[in-house]
Amino acid sequence: MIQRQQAYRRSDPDERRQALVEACVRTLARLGAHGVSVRTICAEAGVSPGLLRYYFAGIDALIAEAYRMTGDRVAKALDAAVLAVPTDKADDRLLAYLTASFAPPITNPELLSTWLAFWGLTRTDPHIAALHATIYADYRQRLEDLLTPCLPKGNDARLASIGLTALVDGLWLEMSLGDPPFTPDEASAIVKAAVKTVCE
Amino acid sequence: MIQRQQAYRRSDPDERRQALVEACVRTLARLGAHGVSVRTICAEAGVSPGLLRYYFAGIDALIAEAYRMTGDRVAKALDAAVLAVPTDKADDRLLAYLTASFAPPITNPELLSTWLAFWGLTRTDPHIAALHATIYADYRQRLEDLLTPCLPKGNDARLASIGLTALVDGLWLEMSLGDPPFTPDEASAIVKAAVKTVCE
DNA sequence: GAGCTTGTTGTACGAGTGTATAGCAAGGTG
DNA sequence: CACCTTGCTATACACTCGTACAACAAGCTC
Repeated sequence: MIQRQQAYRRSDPDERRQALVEACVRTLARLGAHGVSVRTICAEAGVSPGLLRYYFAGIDALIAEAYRMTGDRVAKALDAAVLAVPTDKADDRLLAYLTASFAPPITNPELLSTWLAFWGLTRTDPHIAALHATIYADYRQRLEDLLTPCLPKGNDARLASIGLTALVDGLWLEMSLGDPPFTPDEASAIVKAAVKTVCE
Repeated sequence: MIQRQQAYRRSDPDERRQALVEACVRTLARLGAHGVSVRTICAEAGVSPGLLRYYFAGIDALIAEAYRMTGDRVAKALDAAVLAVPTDKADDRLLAYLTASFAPPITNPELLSTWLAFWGLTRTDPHIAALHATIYADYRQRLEDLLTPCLPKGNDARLASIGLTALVDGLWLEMSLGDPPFTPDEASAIVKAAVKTVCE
């Protein structure tokens, strides 16, 4: 069969791969988990549907890659917030790390859609479940490192970091689901109070 | 065209309707959000695919109904935990309400799948979003009622209930996602400590 | 320019999707 | 028993899904 192909330009393989991952994240944000398909992602990337399977084993592999990238991006954003603290007081740095979740780029509809899609896969895909475990373990480890210098001896850093992680996650989730009954500043104040009681 | 129908027995309309809602929840638990379809739900209910549209306007309406029912069931379970407290000390009742989320029937893979499916729809379906808002508002209102007698004058009951809700939600989520780095008892201990610092 | 590699397209396939609807039967009423 | 209502089944329709693959062109090498 004769088929006439549309003009196109070749891309660097690494760039094209990355473009597909970012198109996946954008599609997740735009259409939600239901709207993500090979065709919608490739349309978002401005690319033919067949190309996805040239770079990825399947759509699940692409989604896993998007998960990894998003996790990295979040971790970097939180670290950047810590580095932006002018003083080197340990509790300022800790607080900056925690409250960064209530400001862009973490407060972001894209992120919720992405996370929901991943959480939905956690139950069925062991690969995604492992990814989830490491992402959260990393977050908590980083938090524990920041927390330890602030903590009086005898206080359990592990339990404290679990609690603070849950608090921030819960607030972030409620904010991301939309129309929350509190402001970002109030969320920060709640976390600040929690840190204060833990650290004394 | 001649079609031979399989033998069946009629059911009370209310019962059949309820059976479909529960089949929806079970399917959500068994296959996750991806596996939910008209056919899988009706197969789970032991019923022909066409029957869903006899009782519901569409599959989204059934899912919304499942959301409402699950929310009711959770609220009732939490209330039951409060009623089971032998003493009538206000902080015992408060703590029972909060820590009930870390024991069956709230700690339950079904619930996570159900909630994830609903959260995923929140962005696109305003009806589901409204449902979400009222369910969470009810939870926080109930919590505020339990919290107020424990709180010293001048403490903000609203912010406190927002924070405690987020803490419990975050812990519950992490537990439900599987393989959490803490035990249910540790989760309860964290919440107990948080309540203590809020109430004094 | 010819030839080769490989990034990219277009399309086809089978399975699954939500919905619509014609026809049938269960269980009551006369 | 005949009749009617209505719960229920079976099937059809138009569509989307993920994947497979043959055809093709972009850009490099000789």
